[in-house]
Amino acid sequence: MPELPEVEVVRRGLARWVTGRRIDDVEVLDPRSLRRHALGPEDFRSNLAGYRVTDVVRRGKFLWMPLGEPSPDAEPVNGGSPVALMAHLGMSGQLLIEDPGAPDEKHLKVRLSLCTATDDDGKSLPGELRFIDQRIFGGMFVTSLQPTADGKAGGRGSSGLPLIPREAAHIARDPLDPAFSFENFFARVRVRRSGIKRALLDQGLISGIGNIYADEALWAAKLHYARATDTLRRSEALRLVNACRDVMTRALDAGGTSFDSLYVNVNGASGYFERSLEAYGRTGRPCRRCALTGRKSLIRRDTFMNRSSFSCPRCQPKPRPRA
DNA sequence: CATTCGTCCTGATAGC
DNA sequence: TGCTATCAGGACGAAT
Repeated sequence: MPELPEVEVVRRGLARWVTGRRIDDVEVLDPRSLRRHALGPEDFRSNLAGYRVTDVVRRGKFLWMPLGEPSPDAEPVNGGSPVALMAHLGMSGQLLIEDPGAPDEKHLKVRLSLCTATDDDGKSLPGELRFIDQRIFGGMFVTSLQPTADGKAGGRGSSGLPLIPREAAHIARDPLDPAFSFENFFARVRVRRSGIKRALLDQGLISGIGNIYADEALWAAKLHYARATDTLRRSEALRLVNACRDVMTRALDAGGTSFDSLYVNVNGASGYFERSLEAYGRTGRPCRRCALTGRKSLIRRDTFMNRSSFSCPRCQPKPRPRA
């Protein structure tokens, strides 16, 4: 389940292996992965073939690769209306860099053939970028980038504003982004009438957090998932945001969280943060924090928002029903 | 208007 | 053995 750390691991891999390379050919094996590309697979192909990947940018869980003219030194395409290849991994999406000879994966959806290239040691780089997706919640599409008034990061337009695909313009900054504003987040949380986990999962409020890291951050901050947003104290919100930062930073350092082969980096390797999870998936096992003080409580699993929520009954007590 | 819910998907696994 | 039910969940449009 790719969340911020997993998507960022993929972004870094792509930046290393794909930046500067030209897309020579595009093969769409399953058009369902192009659902968000309204004009269809052939249009998708013609928008990519011949263009060069100039960068790899992330906003929340969205990734995009701005495209430049075939020549690396040429002016930007479309004179100020640049185009990008967007990707979202959804539940089970993978972006893999592979040799063309590697056997097709069972759920291979899109194959991008890249121009030949060599690394610093003169060794040739793998020639394909593949999009694989078992559950098809993810996808790819080509879109234009537009200047969006929202801090920094990402490519810059002539206006000095960051260039963001329209489809990601509503996505908030993530808590690891230098442009993330805690004051803005706290102000928006306080006026909501909802539960704190709902707020954490709302990508328009704070991005990059999914079910796993939401539960981990709530556990670390000792907050119950249903805690009313309009009663949240400033200190609690700060504790929570810092917990998000801490858990996602550690997960990033570990290469992400993998439960199986569904999440892998661009080279197919799994991360190993799963062993560090304190709440997610630990139903019936002891809360390690309580155990440290000699108390015993077992992680519970509740159904909430049509998904699982894991928490400690002792250090994350259920809040009183709102007045 | 803000908030919540249903839907899209496939495969692993449990239970009978 | 082979069937069905359940679970996993990000994002978005629909419903409340």
